[in-house]
Amino acid sequence: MTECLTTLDGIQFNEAEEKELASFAKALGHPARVRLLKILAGRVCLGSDLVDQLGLAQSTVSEHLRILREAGLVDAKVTHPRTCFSLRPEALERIRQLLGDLYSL
Amino acid sequence: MTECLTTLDGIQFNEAEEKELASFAKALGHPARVRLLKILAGRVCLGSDLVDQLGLAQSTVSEHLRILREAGLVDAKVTHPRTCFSLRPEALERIRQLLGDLYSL
DNA sequence: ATCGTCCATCGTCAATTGACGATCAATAGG
DNA sequence: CCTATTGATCGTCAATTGACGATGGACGAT
Repeated sequence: MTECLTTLDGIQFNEAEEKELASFAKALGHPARVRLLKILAGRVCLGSDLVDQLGLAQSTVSEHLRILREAGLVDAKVTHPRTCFSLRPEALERIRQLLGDLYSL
Repeated sequence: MTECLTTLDGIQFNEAEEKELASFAKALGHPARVRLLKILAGRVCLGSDLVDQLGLAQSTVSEHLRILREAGLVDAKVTHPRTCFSLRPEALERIRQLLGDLYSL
C-alpha cells in the first residue's frame, strides 16, 4: 500500500450509482445503439424502418432495441401490429447527472 | 418501409462521433472502471493502492486501467517504479458534449 | 549485482456479446 | 377463418470480455 497524493481513507462509494452508470454506459457502448438513439432523438416515434436505416438484420435491430429498452433509454409503445419507439430524455439527463457526480465532487 | 411520425430522409449520421461516443461508453460500461474513475476524480494521482480499493487481482485492475487509458479517460505517468494515474476531465467533458449532441439536436 | 516493488503482459478459462436466419405471436383486414 | 405484417424470441456461431495466476521488465535501494 504505497502513497497517494491524497488519502484514500475517506472515499465512500455509491455502489448503486456506479452500477447504474455502468449499466447505462454499457447500453450506449455500441455504435448501432448510439445511432438508434440519434434517430429517436429527432423524431417522436418509429416503426421499424429503423431496420432500413441501420442496414442490419431485423432480429439484430430488435435485439439492440431490447438492450436500449432494458437500460431505460428507450420506450416502446405497442399499437399492433406496430411498435412506436421513443427516446427517454430523462435517462440521458440522468446519465449526464451521474457523469457530473463523477468528477465534480 | 412503413411510416414514421416524421421523415427519415434528411438524417445525416456522423459515424465518427457515433463511434467515439460508443467507444467512451464501452470503457465506462463496467462498475469497476466507474469506480476507478471515481477514485481518480478525487485525487490527482495514484499508484496501485487502486488494487486494494477494488479488491480485484492486480492483473485485473491493470487491465481495467489499460482500457480506461486506451479510451482516453485516464492518463498514466510513469515515474519508476510507480505509475501515477489521473483522470482526464476533458474526456468526460467530451462525453457530455457528445451526449448533448445526441438529443438536443 | 541482487533484491524488492510496481506494473504490464501472457495464457487460460468461462461467460457474454453481436450477428444472423428461422420461427413464433398478435393483430388488422379480407 | 385465412393471410399479411410487424416485431420478439430462439438457436447457433464466432468473437470479445472479464477474471485470474504466473511471468517478465524496469527501476531504486541495499
